[in-house]
Amino acid sequence: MSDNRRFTMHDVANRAGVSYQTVSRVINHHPHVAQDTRERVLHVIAELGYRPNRAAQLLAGNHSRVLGMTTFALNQYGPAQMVISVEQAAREAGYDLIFANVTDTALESVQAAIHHLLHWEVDGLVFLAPLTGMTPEDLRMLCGDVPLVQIGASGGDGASSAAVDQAHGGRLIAQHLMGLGHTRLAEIRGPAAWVDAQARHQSLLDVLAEAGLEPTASEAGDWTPRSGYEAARALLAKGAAFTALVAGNDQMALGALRALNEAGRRVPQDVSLVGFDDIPEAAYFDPPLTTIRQDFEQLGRQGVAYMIERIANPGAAAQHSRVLPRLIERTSSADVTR
Amino acid sequence: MSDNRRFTMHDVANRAGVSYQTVSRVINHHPHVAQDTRERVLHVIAELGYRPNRAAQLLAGNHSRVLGMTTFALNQYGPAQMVISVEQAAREAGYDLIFANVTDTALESVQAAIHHLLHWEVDGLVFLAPLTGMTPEDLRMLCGDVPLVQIGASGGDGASSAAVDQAHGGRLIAQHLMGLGHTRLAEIRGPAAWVDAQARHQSLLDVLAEAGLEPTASEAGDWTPRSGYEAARALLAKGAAFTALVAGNDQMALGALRALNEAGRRVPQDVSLVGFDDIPEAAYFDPPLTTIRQDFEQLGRQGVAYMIERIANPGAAAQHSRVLPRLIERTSSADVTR
DNA sequence: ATGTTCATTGTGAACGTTCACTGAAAACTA
DNA sequence: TAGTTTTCAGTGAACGTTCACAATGAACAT
Repeated sequence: MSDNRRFTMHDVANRAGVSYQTVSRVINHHPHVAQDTRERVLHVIAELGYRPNRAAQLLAGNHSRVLGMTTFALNQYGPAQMVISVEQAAREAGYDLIFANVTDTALESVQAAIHHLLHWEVDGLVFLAPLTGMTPEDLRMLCGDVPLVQIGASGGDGASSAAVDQAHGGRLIAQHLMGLGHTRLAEIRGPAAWVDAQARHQSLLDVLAEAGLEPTASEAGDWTPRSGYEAARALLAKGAAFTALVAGNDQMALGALRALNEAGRRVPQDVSLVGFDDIPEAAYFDPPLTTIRQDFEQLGRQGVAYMIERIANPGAAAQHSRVLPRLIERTSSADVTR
Repeated sequence: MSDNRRFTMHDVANRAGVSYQTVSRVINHHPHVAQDTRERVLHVIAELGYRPNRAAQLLAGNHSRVLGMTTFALNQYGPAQMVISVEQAAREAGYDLIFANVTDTALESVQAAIHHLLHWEVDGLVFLAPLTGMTPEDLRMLCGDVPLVQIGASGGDGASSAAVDQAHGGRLIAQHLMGLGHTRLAEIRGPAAWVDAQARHQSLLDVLAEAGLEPTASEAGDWTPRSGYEAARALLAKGAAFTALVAGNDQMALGALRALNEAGRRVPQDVSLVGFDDIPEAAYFDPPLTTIRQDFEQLGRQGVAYMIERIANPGAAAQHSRVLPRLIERTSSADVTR
């Protein structure tokens, strides 16, 4: 902590010739402060460059204007985008945001992160940890009665949530490919521990089943290009006969693309390839990748909006929104040729 | 804030039959606490699930065990990696980390972020905003005497720094390409406002100049694949004659790759292409991209280490480390053929 | 014995805010 | 006019910690 003592409320109060309480009122936009008094105080605040001490506010008040957010797998496109959009939305709503990173998939890691945030006396908790095996009920238990919003995964009764309708995404892909005449689809799934991966996988299965089909073959990856590459090689090695390949995200699609190339399978002539996410790179793959775009911006905004509502009105029921993803059709998918 | 009142130090003290001060001492690992007293207190702490209130600690203490970090362009690979590694290193050192995102390149934006962090009474400030136009002296002014560490950009006397030796990276690339016989190099630079982009550009110029060469042509992009695509098209449209193309990062290299393909210029037969960053995707481009790998992990770790040192020993001189990047040779670069 | 040090514990005050009251003046109401 | 409400401002006490200092007793040297 630095020597350069910051000004306190009392300094401002003295200079403005009012009591510290009045300064507090001005800061917190209380009504019942005379117009000229307010202006005088505001003027002194600007003059001194005074800004309230967050720690003291937090300690004394019964609301903190701080939101806590768990983060996870920030090196992944989706999570990173959500963090960015939540931070932006929170800032705009006048809330500070503090983060606690969840390092691994173990429950204790999630628990540690949440406890950590709780010790900051946050007004609300934005939960981003798109893993299965953590029910909304578990979360509620951990959080006590702190308002809770889940982002990127569906919530239960206890928590509001904003998520992408992954099932819809899977359906879009299945319908797109079947519409092109494909009946033999292979799949590179994301890690089983991720709800998104599960949802995409399941919806693909469902839609295929409705048409009396099932995937020719399926491998799991870990979201990385490398795992996509290896999964595709495994599929090829098994001799799986497929005319279309669905990857759980764009990065794995890239890896698969390379494996297909090496095996002499041309995309899209021999195999149609689709991904998930629409990362900025996807349009520049060779060929440009057909994929599913998800509006993470919207997710963050919606989640924070729910949070503000819950804080203002703790009794209200949880709200849930499902953002519909969009199919971005590029040239990695085409009519089946045989 | 929730109703579920957390336990306080006094609760622990009562249960353990000691004074609150003793509890405080146990928490802060003070010496001069009897072994059995310590154990008794620790036991009660565990039993009650007590964790100290951060706000109170922050307010009362003259150190906060909190580090502030400015963030910028989190959707970029480099910045995101640095945030991840700093958060990890800070956590391991027992420090909490709070972030303030810098939204645009304006000085006021940086200033706002720093002020914001200062109001949290942080023990130190990790500065990540790899933009030019912000001298270390400016920073010092803004921060008062709070220990300051710059990451990803070189610092001055006032602040320690951990950065990648970008000039070395540029040199590696230039030497690699000249070693392959290339003499006509074109370049797609990063945005001028970024120090990294500048440094890479300048070192390329320098090394070429030493060999009596200069770039055939040069365009600027904004790090996105799209901008790389457009820059490459611009180079081709100008009729620039080059056998090697240096991109400021891997994503722009990807865009350029696509533009070259569309123009019928094969990589590496007609044009050697090199990037910067070694993003996970780079190895799966077609062809796999020759690029420069930077150890961001190391950067974060080193930066936080400097920070800890500075906090412990405020008088000490600033330290600087330059991490040497490495050339990752893949197949996008080859002997010049004509 | 007697002072001197050292390990161990406790006490009161601070940190900078907000909250719950209280009071005075001004503005309505009857 | 008197009573009532409303606006505005101030006072004292929290919030949960750490800090500076004081106090106790044991160990040690003299």
